[in-house]
Amino acid sequence: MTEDSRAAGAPTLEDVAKAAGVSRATVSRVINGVRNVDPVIQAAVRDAVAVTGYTPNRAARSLVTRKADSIALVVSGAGDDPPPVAATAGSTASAASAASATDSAGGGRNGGRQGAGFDGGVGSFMTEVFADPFFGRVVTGVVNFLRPRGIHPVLMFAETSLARDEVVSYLRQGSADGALVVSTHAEDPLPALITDAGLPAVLYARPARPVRISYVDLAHQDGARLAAERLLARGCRRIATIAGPLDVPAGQDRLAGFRDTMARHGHPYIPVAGGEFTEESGAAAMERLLAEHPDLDGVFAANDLMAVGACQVLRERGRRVPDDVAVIGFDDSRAAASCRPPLTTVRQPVEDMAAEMARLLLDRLARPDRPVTSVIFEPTLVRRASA
Amino acid sequence: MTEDSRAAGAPTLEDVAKAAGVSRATVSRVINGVRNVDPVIQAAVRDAVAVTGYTPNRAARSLVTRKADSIALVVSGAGDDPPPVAATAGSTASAASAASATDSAGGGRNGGRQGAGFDGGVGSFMTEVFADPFFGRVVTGVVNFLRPRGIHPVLMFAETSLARDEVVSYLRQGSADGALVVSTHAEDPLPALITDAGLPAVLYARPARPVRISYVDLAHQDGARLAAERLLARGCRRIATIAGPLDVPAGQDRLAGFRDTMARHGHPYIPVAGGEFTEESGAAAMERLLAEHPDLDGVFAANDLMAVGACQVLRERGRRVPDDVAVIGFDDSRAAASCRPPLTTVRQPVEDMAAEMARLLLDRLARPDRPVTSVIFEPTLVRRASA
DNA sequence: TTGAAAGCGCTAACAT
DNA sequence: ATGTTAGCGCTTTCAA
Repeated sequence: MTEDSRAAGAPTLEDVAKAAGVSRATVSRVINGVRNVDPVIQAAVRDAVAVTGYTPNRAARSLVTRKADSIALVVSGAGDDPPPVAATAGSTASAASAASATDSAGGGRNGGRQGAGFDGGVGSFMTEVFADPFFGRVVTGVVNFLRPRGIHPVLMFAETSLARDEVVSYLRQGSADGALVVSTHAEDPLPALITDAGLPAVLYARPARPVRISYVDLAHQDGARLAAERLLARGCRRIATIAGPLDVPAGQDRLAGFRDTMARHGHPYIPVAGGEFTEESGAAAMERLLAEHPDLDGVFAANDLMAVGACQVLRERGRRVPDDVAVIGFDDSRAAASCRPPLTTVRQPVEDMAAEMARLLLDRLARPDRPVTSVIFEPTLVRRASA
Repeated sequence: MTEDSRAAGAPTLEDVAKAAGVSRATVSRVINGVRNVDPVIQAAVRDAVAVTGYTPNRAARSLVTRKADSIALVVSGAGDDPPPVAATAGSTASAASAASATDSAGGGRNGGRQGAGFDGGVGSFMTEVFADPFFGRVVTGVVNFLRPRGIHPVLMFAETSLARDEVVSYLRQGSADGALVVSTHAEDPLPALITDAGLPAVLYARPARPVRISYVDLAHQDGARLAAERLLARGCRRIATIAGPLDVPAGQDRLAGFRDTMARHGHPYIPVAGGEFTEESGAAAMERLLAEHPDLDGVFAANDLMAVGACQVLRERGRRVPDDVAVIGFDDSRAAASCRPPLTTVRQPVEDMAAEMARLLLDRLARPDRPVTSVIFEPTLVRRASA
């Protein structure tokens, strides 16, 4: 009963109007929940809608409302060259190098076709992105907020100059009303491109160079303070830290916050080893730290992945965690909970932050006049076994 | 020069036509690359486009062409209840239980707002999805194929009956021209819902109950055969297997293929322990196997995650891999390469298969009359250290 | 080869 | 409270 008219073109407002014995406008009002419609007529219209199996045509609606009811979720990289070890605000590509995914043909058997020919070039950026727990959390938060509002994100990757232009043009076409941008690199040119084009967007994490654009971020320094205080409260006295990349704000802030707090508590000089937010780099940093300071009793790693690497090295070197050396991570990603021992860590509420990003964007779309706003979230300490 | 007209409404075909001194129709022809346009006029039009900063309005175009130039990428679950341990064609949620992500408020500081309020209910399904390397590979393959064609996937999750209806209605509205569906559960009702509505879709993996719909799949039995032959060729004689869930075709086929090959080579009775495609279940299965058959010298696990779990147990029980016990996995996911020792495994070319899915859908959209086609890919053996 | 004109399905004044 | 009407920006016959 609802499908019969499909073949001869989907039912339109006109069809419904005819069936209900009213005008198109009235049907439109009912469908869009505009007041001033007689309850009786409303019922009649709803019946007609059911009978005809009517579904509003989105293109037609968008054409007149001038909104797509759609937003883009953009994962953005750096330059045109293969992106260097990527670095997100508080998370990044995991250690797993992952098969390059370029081999294996897969001869089509049934359909008599060949494999679609996967080109590994584009894949590597995406492989890195998906290897990190961070991305999934962002999507979770965004979808969670958007779905109840009937909108679904369009997934885009912008790791090359061409891809960035495509994002801008996608938005300019009105295919999406705005963009949620997650940058994996400090010098990402995309935010500027978007705002220069006068398009609405919200970023995850403050951009490295100032751009007049809304963003959501974490009070990284406060998080580092939490970690420092926990280590101190635990009685640790020979404390070191594994820092993240210092060209990204999150890396800088976590280090600065940690140092400040330690200094304030009488520890002005803290051994620092640099890492790249990966498990491997965390392990390597831990090795260096241990070589120079064999008597360490506490370590703060600027993210969980590095903390996991550190824990492995500590165990291999015969240190018990947390008895001999306490370890604190950052992010509270999946890696923290599955670490042996489970990681005490500074929680970054990525899902909430991502949802807030979506909310800021929708707010902005609703009232474009209002000034850009950003929101900074407070981290919390999650106590598990490692400290 | 390209931005000036934005404020007063984006430039339209009319504007370009005026600037070029031709008609709208001609501009349209040039833009859509229709032949029969004087080269001189073509140039003039292109100039006018550049000068005005024109971008075609997608809604207007869609309205007349009746295509959205967009497709939905749907990750589909099972019923309305919290999905049971999910199971994909050859992959599934990893062992990591992941923080429930419901705590931590994150008081807005800058914008004076509260956190967006993440509701953990919807998140758990997505958390499982992202914990699995499989999903990222699918997205990689799909985006890789679609992006050069100017189309970007809309990401949707369909783990409840409501969400499934939304997917169908999204498609019916013409918001997307078709769907790429990845099911995480055998009894998924979505494929039937979609085809019943007469909407174009392609599935990853053959549906558990027959539905008249295109899909892409792997010759799982052949893959299992490859694993069996490798174990035999290596000289293993006391061989067991860790099977996946038997309610999903991939689980069944991998077990059947392995058994058949072993039987054909004179090993009619193979010890089997059941797993759930997770690392933990793989470890548990290995324990059981070892308890009953301490003299095992070869194991085939129906996916990499379980193989990783098995390797861990073997090491803990003092068996060297591969010297004492050879291990073969399935999928060639990230987990395989990062396993200690690196896993010999049966490769499922997920990226290629996902790209082929997209290709099948686009083909179908281009010529709706043509019959549904499916493509079965051949697995290959990837030899690493574990066997 | 180009232009004129119709119309895709919908919303939003404006009239009633 | 409801109907009439005028487009939104584009593609596409149909004429010229």
